[in-house]
Amino acid sequence: MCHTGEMNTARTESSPITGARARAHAEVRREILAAASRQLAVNGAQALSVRAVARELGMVSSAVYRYFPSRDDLLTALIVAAYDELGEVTEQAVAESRSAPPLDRWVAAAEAIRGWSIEHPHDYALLYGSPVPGYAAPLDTVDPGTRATRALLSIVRDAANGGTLEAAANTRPQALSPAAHSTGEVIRVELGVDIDDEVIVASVLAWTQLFGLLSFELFGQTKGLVEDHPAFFRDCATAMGVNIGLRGRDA
Amino acid sequence: MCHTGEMNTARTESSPITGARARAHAEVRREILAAASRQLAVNGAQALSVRAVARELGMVSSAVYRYFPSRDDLLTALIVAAYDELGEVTEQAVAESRSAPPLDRWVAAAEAIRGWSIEHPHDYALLYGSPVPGYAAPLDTVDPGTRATRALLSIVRDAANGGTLEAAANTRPQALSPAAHSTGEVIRVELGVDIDDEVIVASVLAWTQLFGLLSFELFGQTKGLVEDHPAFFRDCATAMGVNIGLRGRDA
DNA sequence: TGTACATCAGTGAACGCGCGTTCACTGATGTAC
DNA sequence: TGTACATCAGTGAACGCGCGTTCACTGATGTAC
Repeated sequence: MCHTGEMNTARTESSPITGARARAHAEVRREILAAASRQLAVNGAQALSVRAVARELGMVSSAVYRYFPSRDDLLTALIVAAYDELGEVTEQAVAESRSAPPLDRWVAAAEAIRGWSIEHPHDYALLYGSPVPGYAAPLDTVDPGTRATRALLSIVRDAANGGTLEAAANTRPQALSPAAHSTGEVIRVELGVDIDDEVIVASVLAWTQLFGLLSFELFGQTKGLVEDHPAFFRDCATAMGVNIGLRGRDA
Repeated sequence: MCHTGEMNTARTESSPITGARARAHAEVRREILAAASRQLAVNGAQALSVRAVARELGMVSSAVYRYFPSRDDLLTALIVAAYDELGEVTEQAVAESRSAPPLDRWVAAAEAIRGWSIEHPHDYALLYGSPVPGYAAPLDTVDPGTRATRALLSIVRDAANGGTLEAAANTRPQALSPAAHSTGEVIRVELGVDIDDEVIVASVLAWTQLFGLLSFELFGQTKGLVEDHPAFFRDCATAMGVNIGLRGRDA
């Protein structure tokens, strides 16, 4: 921030204003990530290879180690980037639909998530597919991992605050086990939203349903059933929202 | 079946009664499959290695080729075996609960599926996780792949036939798009069940929900939320059944 | 403005490893007469 | 029952491949005086 002085701070980043070298470094880093992401599409996360990435960029494999200390760090960076992209897209859909009825907002957010997932199926697999054996996601990935979920839940919270939330039809209080209530508590604390247990359980159900549907579609379990049927997806998303108790325009 | 004669049939299997060699062959085949399945648990499907399997059995890697013509065939056999196990378990739960109310049957089947999945997480990942890059599941896997789904749907069909199926609350006919109706038709034809579009859509929703929930639990998306909470799973399974319109004991 | 020095991106060879698959082979085990 | 032959399970070496990571190095680019 300051041109002169400051002898005792930030010795590690002694660059001029924003450091030409640092900028170049950041750009190559981005290029490596982009190439790695393209690799994912072809070979899957498990087969992500430092050498292949380097080859695609016309570098020598050892050069990549200037940017990522190991293959696993590269993988982590990819995961964080993907979570952030998905979170971004979801938050945007939620924000843009601010003035719409809750049910429409839910459907819009669900469609945004589906849109991103279909555009980036390999990234989706990285986030929501089977875990990569031998790789343990570090803690850095936890926070970005909740962005999309937070955004979805904020729709429910807004509806509850606005008084436009019906009682969830299928999860009546007396039907819930103590475990469900403690789950509700966990979510209230971790995601910082203040909603009833019943609504939380209904939301969790809708959430799993949404990603279950997407996994089936993207991993090919529903050959010809859901693919290229955005209208059918819309029906499903609507039903999920109704289950939570979200109201549409007509209600 | 016959000790003598039959010159013109089954020349390819000219063995004595049931062929001592053939029996030995089948047993080693099973041992290879079992070892491969154990490998899955450790390394994942992508890393399934003919050499590692052979090593575990104290064979030389080339010997495995007497039993499976290639790595991919070994993988296919594993997939088929897993689908069959899961189908078996599900069908059994459905059969055993024959006289119970439909909602209880649904919950029992869901719990059976969860039980198997938790016992065999690697097999579950093989079936419902991200696809193995570079491997295309051959047609042999399609039929075993529908066993569990068929069994679940048969509960709904039984309920419909027995008149104990309420109208699905959240998917009213006028709310469905034409795509949903054509999806209904596909399922009616492919799975050979005769149920209304609305109920089919609700069933598809419940089905995706079930596997979505399991994927989250098994792939670690819901750390601490669902794991070791069979009661919470039961709540979820019940809600799914209610959504389809299945009635319980009290209704 | 000019020079001496430090930083760091990228090179190329090497390490030790595991992989799928092929092939000519050795013996044991069943089969036919 | 005994012998000649065919079948086939399993061996061991080899093929060509790709991998992650390390290391000593060469230059280019910025930095400090």
